[in-house]
Amino acid sequence: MDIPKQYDPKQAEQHHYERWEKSGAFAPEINKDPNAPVFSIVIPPPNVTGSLHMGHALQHTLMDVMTRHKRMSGFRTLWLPGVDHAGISTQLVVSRALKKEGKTRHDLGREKFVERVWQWKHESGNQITLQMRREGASVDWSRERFTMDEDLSRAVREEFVRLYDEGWIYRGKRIVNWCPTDQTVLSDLEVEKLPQAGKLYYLKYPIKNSDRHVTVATTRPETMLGDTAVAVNPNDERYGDLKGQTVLLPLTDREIPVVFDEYVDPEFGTGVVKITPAHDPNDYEVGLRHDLPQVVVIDPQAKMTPEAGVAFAGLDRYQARERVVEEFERLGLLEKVVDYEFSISKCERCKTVIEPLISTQWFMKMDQLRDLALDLMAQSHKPRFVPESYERVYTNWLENLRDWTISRQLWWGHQIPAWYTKDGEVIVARSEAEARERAGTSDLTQDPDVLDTWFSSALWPFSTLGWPNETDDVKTFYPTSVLVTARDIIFLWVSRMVMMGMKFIGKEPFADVFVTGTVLDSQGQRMSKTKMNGVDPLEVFDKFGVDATRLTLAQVGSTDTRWNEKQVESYRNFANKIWNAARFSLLYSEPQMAIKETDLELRDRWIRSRLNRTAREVNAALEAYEFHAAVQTLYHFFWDDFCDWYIELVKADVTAEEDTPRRAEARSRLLSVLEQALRLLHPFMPYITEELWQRLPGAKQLHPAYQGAEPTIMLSAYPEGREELIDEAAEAEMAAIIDLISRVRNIRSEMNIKPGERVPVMIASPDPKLRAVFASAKDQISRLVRASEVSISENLEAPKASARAVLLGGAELAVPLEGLIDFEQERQRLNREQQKLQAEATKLEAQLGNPNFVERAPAERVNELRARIADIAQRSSQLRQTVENLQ
RNA sequence: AGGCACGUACGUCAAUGGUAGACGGCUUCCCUUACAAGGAAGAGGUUGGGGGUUCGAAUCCCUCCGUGCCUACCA
Repeated sequence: MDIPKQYDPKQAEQHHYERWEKSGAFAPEINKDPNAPVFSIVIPPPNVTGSLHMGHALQHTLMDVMTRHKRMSGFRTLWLPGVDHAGISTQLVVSRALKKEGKTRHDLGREKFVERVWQWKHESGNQITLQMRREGASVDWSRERFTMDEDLSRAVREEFVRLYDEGWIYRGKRIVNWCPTDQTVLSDLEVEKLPQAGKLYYLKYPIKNSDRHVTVATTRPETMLGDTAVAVNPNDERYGDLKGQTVLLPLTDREIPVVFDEYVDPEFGTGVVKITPAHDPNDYEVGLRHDLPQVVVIDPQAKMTPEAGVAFAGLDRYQARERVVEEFERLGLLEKVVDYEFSISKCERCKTVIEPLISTQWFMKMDQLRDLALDLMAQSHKPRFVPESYERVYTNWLENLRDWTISRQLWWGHQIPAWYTKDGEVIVARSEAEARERAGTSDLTQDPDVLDTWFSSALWPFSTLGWPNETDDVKTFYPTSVLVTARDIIFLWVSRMVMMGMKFIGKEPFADVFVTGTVLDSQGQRMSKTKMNGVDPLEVFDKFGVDATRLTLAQVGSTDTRWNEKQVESYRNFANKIWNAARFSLLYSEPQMAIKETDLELRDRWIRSRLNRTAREVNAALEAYEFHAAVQTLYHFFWDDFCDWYIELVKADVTAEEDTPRRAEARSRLLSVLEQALRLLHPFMPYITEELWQRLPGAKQLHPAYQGAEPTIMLSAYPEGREELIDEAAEAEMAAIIDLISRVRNIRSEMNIKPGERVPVMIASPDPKLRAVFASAKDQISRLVRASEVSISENLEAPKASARAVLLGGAELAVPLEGLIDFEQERQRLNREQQKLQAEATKLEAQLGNPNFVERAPAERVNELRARIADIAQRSSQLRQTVENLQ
């Protein structure tokens, strides 16, 4: 048997994925059980422009852990992969590439440009899917989807037509967020607000037929050219006399009214606000309420229009700002300028300052859709958010929802299925043919705009399964089991999927929503491209292996965590530990694995109990999305129970020279435990577990649902943790032995006994059962504490020159150390020990001394406390005795 | 401005209201025949401060301090 001493992750990561994928093990069809329960997840489709970052790695790890766990538990399992066309991002990427050739998209024209994007998609858009293979993601590639696929595009048109026919989609002229660089409208969610140091300008507007003026405060003086009113709060007594007055708007020849509106905050600035309905969302509302004209002075390129006046037309908005301020100063109308910090809206993608503009766009009415989601939550508490606290975030947002701007002035995306006749009539249809039919003419022009990327993403949980066709996949896999996502797209995506799922299928798209935490950098900062502080998961894979990285990420779960490479290193070491435990087991393996499950020794009953207990805990933890607990449980079972104790306890038998049935049994049982442990670890560490499982001798069982499939650990049965195999007695007995060994080791260390030196060990207990337990493990005890001899008796008759200890269950221990013991040191050690006990006893007795506690706490707890005090008292008195006997 | 989280060992994080733990780091000793990416034994905490509820609080409530995140139309 040729197994290297160190685990090489790259070697294991090389072969298995391709074999898994080719064998069909990822597809739900592999499951031959017609009654198998179903588990399904759709992946949050990464942007086609994207490459794997830590957030993906985290989400994918969690989804893969769940998927592999369910698959091994016999579920018909589907994890559906796919990619999002990511309208703006992708258009920007390709435009940038064109720029290098000295061209713009307009040079190519729409058709050629879109062709070019597809070409780009085919060449470099699948980078992320290759990276997902590296992660070990057990997704069904045969069902991979792209939001621009013909099937999904058809679903989008279906969605649009139905919602339009019901009047939930409409076309209208409203004020919107406009990005002057990308030349498109953006939804509120695609705009980010950033604090900005700026100035507040106080401008004086003369009042007509008077030598008085009003002063308005503004951060954007250039918009004054489009003012059509000034407003004050109707309850503001300072300005009651402005009623009916007219203001002369400087730099123009326009006269504008004073209006009274609650919107104005008398506390802020001068209490007088200039109103620019065409360039400010609030002013727009005020304008509607007071029927004010909209004067457009800024165009889509953020340049001043002719309406701004000859002096300003054609100027950039910021140049215009300076110019306006200069003019006011010259006219003596600039009262003052103060520094002022405010938040500014920027395009999430290109960081250009958003210009609010009035524009004709397509909108989706959200009130009824919103109610579908809110009712679902109110009535059946779905979807269930984990952690729970996100439920309120979600419902609060829904309650304040406004109409959604769904059109975008882009070329890359789903073109809006609306056509216009020569007379300007709007025809909405599933296809141009249908539109012609509906219009009764073929002289139609399609709306040039495309839909917001999230319009198609909202259908993802069912459009990927074949909707609007009534496919088997929709019937089988919808609703999906769980959605795993980062919290920043709860609004953009999660809520919209719920609304569309309810609208079109009548069922929620997923039962649960698991919201992951964020992986921060080591300084606690969010990782971002601009900050250049991101940790590349692929580099971590290279350095420590995929499995170690997955364990680290699984631990993150739903809490924010700072990236800590030491953690990965520690799991890399864990992988190595697994490797070497298997190496030992395989070194002594035999081709025939006959496992006898009767006449088991204590150590075998113990490890079987520990294993089943571990399985139960891990299953329960995964069911509850407690990934951290699952990882901890597995780690400690494998390292502490299996490696530190079980392997050490069986080592003598396993490595025996003589070929006896006892040796064969020990070897096969060791392999059996290892095999089950590998299965338990597999969802978290797919590569190393498969690599080792394949090397195990003999035939290995698959889960009954996968009979006949190519053997792989990923189709073996996940250990359920059988209650009847949990053996409390065996665990208690082993605990006594472990305690004994630890005590002897402690004495050896404290007394500075050389590791090579053997010492006699004397154990005494009045309990014959306990003596029998120690007796049965005598050889192993002797080996693990390096004893020259082990004696077990009813009463301790040890020489004075012995180090002593009191064990669990009241057994006594003596290690005769003639010539090695320092009495003073030993007395101090025992006294320290006794003091510890005493301190604990004092604390507990105080609690018991409280009559309220005895009266009000549950009897069970009171009894427990009494038992503990009794135990401590006994050990304490035994220790005291020992100290007294010391000389 | 509101809302929501979070603050536990040197670091990163755990702990249904019931004995505060893990991993890394640190100290001492060991290259013992699976593994030095290992083994053995240790040290280290008034759970951010203060108050309250409770028999009992890291956990629930209030408050202050600190740190994040989200939402929002204060020109």
